Amino acid sequence: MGVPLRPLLEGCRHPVEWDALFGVAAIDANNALYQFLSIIRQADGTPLQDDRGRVTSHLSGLLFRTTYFLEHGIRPFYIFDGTPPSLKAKTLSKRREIREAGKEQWDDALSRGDTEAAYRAAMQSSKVDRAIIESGQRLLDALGVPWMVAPSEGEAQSAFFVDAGIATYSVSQDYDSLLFGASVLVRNLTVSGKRRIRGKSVTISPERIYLFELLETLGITREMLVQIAILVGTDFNEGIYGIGPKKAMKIVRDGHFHETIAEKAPDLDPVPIMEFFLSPPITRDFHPEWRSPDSDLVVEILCSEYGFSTERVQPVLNRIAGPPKGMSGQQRLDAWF
DNA sequence: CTATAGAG
DNA sequence: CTCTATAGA
Repeated sequence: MGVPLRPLLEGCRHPVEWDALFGVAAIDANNALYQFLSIIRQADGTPLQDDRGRVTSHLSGLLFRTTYFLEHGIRPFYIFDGTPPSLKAKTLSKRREIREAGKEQWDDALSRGDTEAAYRAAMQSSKVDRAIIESGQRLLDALGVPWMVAPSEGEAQSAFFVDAGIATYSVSQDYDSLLFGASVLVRNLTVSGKRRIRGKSVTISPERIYLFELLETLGITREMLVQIAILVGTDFNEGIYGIGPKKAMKIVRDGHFHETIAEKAPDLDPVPIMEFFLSPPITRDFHPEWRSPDSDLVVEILCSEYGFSTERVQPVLNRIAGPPKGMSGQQRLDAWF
């Protein structure tokens, strides 16, 4: 979900080429898995799955995108969500309701023969569950790509990595990492540059957002940005009815944040939310390390275990694996390991 | 989402 | 080469 701040980002979303994104990418793992899971489906909404019915959509997505990162000189580093703060309980139960409604609508649409509605409902029914997460982590291990589980929100941990210089930028479709203080956020980091929106294929390109520029453009501080977010709604509180990004910005600039909350949402205590964004739980003692991919293990997992075809997996591995030992010549990705 | 084939 | 359709598991 994330925070609806898009309208405030005009002029601060800079198109960026893949080749300009060298460095370490701190990737919001749950966000990435969710995207794969919701989008990689057949026309009727059925996800990719092996012969035992285990979902594999996310493994396909992870494999190809991670490979693409590596090929472009980007070192991917996946950050998973840890224990959600209790502030997030309402959002989580709301998401659960949406998923359950999605499941029912999916069945309905299928029985009506409406495949487009079925696909949309299936997307809504997506859940990044334990099995999805653990299989994804296992694939990353085999690919030699580091990952870690944040103490709390992954985007908060990503923001720390960026600001500590451990990562070059944060990767997510959501804007939350900006609120957590990430100085650089990259969105739309997909391989194809296309996305299906309401059935139509739309071209999208990677965009980079600098927090300092955003704040400077809006003439506000990060604290004020968080105040704006609280007014329009975050994962930790509902937005105030009738207040969108634009009104929120005026309120905050005029110094009427607390007064507005007292007046329009007296039950909302913004202090713990503010504190959570400004100094979230993070760990400082994790340092990512990259290894060469273990091609045999990747094939073992994807082909033997999940029924992927070797013809699809092997070429991908050949592109990211270093040349066989003893062979001279072109060094490939070894340069980074 | 990504890869691949086929069409333009 | 770019675009569109479709399979993948």
